[in-house]
Amino acid sequence: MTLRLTNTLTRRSEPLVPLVPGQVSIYCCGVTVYDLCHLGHARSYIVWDVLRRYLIWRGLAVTFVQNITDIDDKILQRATEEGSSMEAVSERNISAFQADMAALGILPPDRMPRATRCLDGIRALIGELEAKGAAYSADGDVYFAVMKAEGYGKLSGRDLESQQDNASGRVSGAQEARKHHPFDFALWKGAKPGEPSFPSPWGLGRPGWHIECSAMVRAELGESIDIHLGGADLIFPHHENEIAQSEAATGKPLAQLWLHNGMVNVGGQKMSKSLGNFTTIRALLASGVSAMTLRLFVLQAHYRKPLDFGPVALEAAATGWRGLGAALAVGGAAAVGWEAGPEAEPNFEPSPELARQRDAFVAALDDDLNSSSALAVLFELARPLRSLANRLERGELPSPDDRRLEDQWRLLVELAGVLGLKAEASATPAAEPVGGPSEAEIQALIEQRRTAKGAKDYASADGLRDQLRRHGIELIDRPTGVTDWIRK
RNA sequence: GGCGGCAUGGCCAAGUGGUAAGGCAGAGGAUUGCAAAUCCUUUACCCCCAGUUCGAAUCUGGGUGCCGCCUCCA
Repeated sequence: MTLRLTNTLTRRSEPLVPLVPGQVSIYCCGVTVYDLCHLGHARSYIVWDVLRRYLIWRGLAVTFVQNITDIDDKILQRATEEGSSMEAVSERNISAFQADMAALGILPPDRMPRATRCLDGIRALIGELEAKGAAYSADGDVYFAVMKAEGYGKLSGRDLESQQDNASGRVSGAQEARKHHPFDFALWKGAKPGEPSFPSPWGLGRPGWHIECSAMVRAELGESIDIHLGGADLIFPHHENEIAQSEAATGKPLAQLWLHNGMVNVGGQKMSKSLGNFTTIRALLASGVSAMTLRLFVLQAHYRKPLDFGPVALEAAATGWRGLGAALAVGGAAAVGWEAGPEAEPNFEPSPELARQRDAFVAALDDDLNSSSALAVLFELARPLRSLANRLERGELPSPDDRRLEDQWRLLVELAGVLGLKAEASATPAAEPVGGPSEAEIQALIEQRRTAKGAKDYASADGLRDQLRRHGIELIDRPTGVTDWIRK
């Protein structure tokens, strides 16, 4: 079996056959750092994180490059609004981006080039395109000539002829008027007064959006790479233009496989900054949703399909994760004290049944990264382990039969790790609201209730429990006689 | 208008020709003084119509509905 992925370029599922056997070069379109990242970004990067982890797990040497666009109109606009500089806005959001990705358990890219630090490559590429007649300059701007590009539109299925009528309606303004064709796009934008700018053979200015990716791919990974990643909203025009630029310059295919993730929707509509219906990653995490819950939420759907975000779906994921997390954590319980081997090198020979589950997991991911099916395997592996976790919680000791679950647990930990799912160190109850009863008060009430229960005065006991419940405190009577509590 | 995608149980979601994974919710059971939590069991003929086939959720044609892209966007 080999991994097959749906290639946007051909609209078909194709096997991954690395250009260099054993190695996979991946370029992932990153963020424009004008603001905080939201769940749309989270989904995209979680999904690609799983792709990367899976390839590594399968023994491939992956080089993962993800860019940062740190020069762009929106960053400039933000800087103007807040009276700071483009650098200040960029730096702040890059830090936030990295912190958010780390909080989500996403592996950092091997290299993370920034547009402002790749200007030599960008200028060189524009120069080549101009020399080849693929680009033209006009009043300090440089544009790419789409009519001269072989196969323009092949990624997005667009045909220049049939688009023209529609597009012509948009030609307006000075910049549009300079273009030879409405679909021509800027490689270099001449600086307007007061804007940050960089020197170039065409005068002071800054790079267009698309050109940085073409330049970075070439600088970091070479003229042709294995996989190019991004959100489905980047197919046109961004990736279409990247292909046009790179292939006009090199004459070689930019990437073998183009993968695009579906959008996160809210109430059936795409989550986006412009619609204002977004939730930032940090706001969600701060609200008490764990990174693992979010990951489970994302991976329960296939990566190419739209994913509807809402409180109900999120709650379902949280409940699901509670079970899976409990199974993952059971091996570390003092009573069993199992140890997981290193994620990347399984150190055990699975039984035929476990081997079957493992194969099912692999087959699922091999089939265009079907994480939903892969999760089904995880839940099945987890079931007896959850049962064990529950028995341990009730104070039972593991039976000799439970020893047989050790391998199952190891397999679960290993496979869950491929999806980036890991037991959390501890379920930290969020530091809590002011105004509620203090811990000592709670303990005192629990003690009162214990006494009432001892006297079989259940009316009083239940009254005390209800009283605490009104403060969001849930009591849990353990079989051992101890009463624990949690804030809900 | 052009291009692309999607429609599966109460909700989410796999499944691309051989008789419907998994999660959440619900129901029944175990446990509990009662709860909570937990564990076990259990719940579908797959948007509509026509066709191909021994056989279709899965293929073909038509219809209906929804979404994305065509401007910055993960």
